[in-house]
Amino acid sequence: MLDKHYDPRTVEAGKYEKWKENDYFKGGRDLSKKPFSMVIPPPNVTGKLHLGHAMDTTIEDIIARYKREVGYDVLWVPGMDHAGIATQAKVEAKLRAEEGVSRFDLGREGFLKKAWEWKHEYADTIHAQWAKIGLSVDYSRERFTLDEGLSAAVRHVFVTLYNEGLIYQGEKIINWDPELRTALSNIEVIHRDDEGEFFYFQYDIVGTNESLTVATTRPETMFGDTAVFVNPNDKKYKHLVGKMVINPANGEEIPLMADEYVDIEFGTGAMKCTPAHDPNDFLLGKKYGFEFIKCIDETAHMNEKAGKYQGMSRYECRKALVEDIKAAGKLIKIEKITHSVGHSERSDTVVEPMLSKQWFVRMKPLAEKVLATQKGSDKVNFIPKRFEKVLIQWMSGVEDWCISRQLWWGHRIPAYTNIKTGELVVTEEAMDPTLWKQDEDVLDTWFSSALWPFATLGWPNEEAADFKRYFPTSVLVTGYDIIFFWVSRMVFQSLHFTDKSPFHEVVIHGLIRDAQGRKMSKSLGNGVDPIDVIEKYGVDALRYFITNNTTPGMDMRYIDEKVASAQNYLNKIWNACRYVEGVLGEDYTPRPLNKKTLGVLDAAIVDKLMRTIKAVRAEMDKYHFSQASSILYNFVYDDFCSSYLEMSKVALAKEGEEKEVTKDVLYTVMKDIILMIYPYTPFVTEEMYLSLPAHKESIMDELYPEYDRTLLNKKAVEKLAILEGMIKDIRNYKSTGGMAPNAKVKLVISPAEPFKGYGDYLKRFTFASSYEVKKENLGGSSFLYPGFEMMVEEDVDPALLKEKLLKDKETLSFEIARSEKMLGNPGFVAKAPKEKIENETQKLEKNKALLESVLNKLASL
RNA sequence: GGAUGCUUAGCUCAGCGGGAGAGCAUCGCCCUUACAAGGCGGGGGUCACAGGUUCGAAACCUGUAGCAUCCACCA
Repeated sequence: MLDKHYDPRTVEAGKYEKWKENDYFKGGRDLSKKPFSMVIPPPNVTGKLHLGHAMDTTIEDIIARYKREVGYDVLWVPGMDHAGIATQAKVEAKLRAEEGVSRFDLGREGFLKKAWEWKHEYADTIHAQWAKIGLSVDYSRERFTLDEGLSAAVRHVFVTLYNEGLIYQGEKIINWDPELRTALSNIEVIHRDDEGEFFYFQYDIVGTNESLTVATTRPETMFGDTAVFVNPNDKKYKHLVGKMVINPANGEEIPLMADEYVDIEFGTGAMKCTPAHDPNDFLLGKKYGFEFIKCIDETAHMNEKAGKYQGMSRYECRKALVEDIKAAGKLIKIEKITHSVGHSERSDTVVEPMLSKQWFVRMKPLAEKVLATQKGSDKVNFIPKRFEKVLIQWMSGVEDWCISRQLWWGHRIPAYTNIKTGELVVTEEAMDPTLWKQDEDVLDTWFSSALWPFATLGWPNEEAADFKRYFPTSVLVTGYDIIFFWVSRMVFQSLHFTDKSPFHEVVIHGLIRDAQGRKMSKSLGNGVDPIDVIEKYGVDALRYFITNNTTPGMDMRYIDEKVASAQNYLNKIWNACRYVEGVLGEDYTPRPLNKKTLGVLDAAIVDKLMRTIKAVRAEMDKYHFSQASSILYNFVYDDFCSSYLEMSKVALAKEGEEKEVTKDVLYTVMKDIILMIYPYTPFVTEEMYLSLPAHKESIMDELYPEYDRTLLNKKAVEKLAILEGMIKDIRNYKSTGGMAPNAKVKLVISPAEPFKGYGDYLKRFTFASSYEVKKENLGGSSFLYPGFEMMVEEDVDPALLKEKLLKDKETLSFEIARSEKMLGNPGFVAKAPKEKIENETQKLEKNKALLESVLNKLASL
């Protein structure tokens, strides 16, 4: 027997462990079933999981549990990501704080040992959180992006792409993070509008008295300047092109040149060129064969090229240099501007564009394959559709991917240089370290994540059982913020190496924000820890909240009251179940429903149950979880709890078959409700399920309710609707008349009950002290319904009744007018669907009849 | 400069071609034997604005305004 109050803590205890031990989460338990597979987006081993993870994984868990329930062999692969930069930064910070050492003090090997310790610690935390949330992942298949299998796959991919000419080493302008001291890819740079200054300097022209003005936001890069450019069509400067100008930073002479690239309208129309510290200037430098002069080092300090400014940080240098130029009289003016500045995603420092030798993936051929595939039948389907555009746009304009990182925590690049000859070899084999020196750098974390859906299934061994059975995966769930980082890269790697898209569908969700709609962040301190929420409301309430309040692709706010209301809802179901359980008794044996023995109210609730099953399944299949759960919510609250469950008390008070049938119906409906809510809230539904008679070992042994068309019964539903209408009228009548809801009334019906036992239900729901049926008309003070009337004796206030009749008259007239207008419209009759027209006609007739009796009644009052 | 999304009840949001919905808040009544973490009843919306398509538009199209977000090398 269930306790009176639903207590999440006791309900949740032990269930996860039991499921796990009994292998319910394991894929491949029944190979006769159709496979359905997913991979978890591997969380970073950098810390605790946040609400965003809870949302992402809850959606996946609902899918996994639902698919199992409808009969699939579900494999859901868990795992974690080593998260190169992020983890290394955290480990370094910890070492600094706790031991006062840097990674360089420990050396590569020593540092990696610490990093692995960190990994194990945080993996434990993450495992505990997964358990708490209830994720039904297959632990026997758990992977890590740095494990042996993934590492082998990474090497294989790197070497293959290298041999195909799709990976190359090159010297280009890359985004350099001077704090973490590593290269970054373009998408790891966050562009933000920052306040800055635009400095206008005077450049004297050698051999003339003339000068021109050049504007820059970055004076410190002037030590790397090799030219000044103007537009060849710019009349202001035409006569000066070809002359030398004096760089006011160091007094050096550099040429004034012309190139179409320069925008005449921007700034002064004259632009300084720093080929080693600006991507556009780099291109100009290449075009004109300039020297590439680096004047800023890896820590963003000035080097020897900066002369007396050497050793200053780029900002100190900027300040000092501007002062000096001003003192020399060459500063024209300083303007405030806001301009877009690149920041490192991880360290938030201003990224320094810098010439550097790095490894790159040649993106164009890979991207083209993606674009071609998206036009065919093997395309990846996005839910919602619009996100496909994000992928396509990015792929269309994508630049080569800088994949080398100057870190230690990651997959070391499998490139070796011969110590004697300098020969470069790229190979999967481990080379003799006495002869060959391996590249010091590691790969971008996303390089390994990109292989996740197939490498976790055993690839590159194409004969691996899991790979053969479960690849391509069925669906991927992830946030829109990592379509570039992850989704797109999985797609192109998968297409290149397996010839298939890695998943059929991608379900995109949004971000979870705080109650004010702000992004949750450490600096704002507005983050919500899912574990706190679970402590307070239980994990089922959190899961229900998350999935009932999210629309695919849209951001949502975390609102505490909504989690509370989710818990209330679960408490409601809990109590309904407690009631049903009490009614059934311990010796109840379930019987299948028999259409012939069902009473009118039984048939009506069963009809509604069937429609609910159908609608909920349809929404679940489309991954519209909030739609599905709100359909269910309405059924549970209105149709079951408020209506049928209350009405069942009448039949249960009797003895015999009617009572037994009612028990069967209560059992079936209750069980189906539990089975449908189960994917959302597995813990509480397991508890309720196990309290029902004739249960199996676990709710996970059950199948999803089936829609049975033969159990529909439109007439019963209509009869129920009239009964409910009458109940509502009486309640309303009491309320407006100032009577208490439970005030006693006497009821009379004429000329006959719509079905047997009608009056018992009316009595039960309206606190009637007596009830009778009369053949003759009831006179002035009665309520009217299609085919019969009802009177509340004694307490009736004619004025109130008249008010109600007038209101009825008004609504009916309005409805009739509406119907008549519709049906009188030749366009409607000609073009609307038949069913719609019939419906409308029936309504019109019914309303007309009712209106007539209302008018008669009013006249007789 | 491109692209996308949003604008619906006091608040947070669903709905996205056939009669305006939910949760919370609010007002009134009720400890009725599943549930007071509850029950019953009510109030509250020209669905941003302007055109158009349609028999029919909150929903589709076009434009306008405001607010978000993403992408982009303008020194």
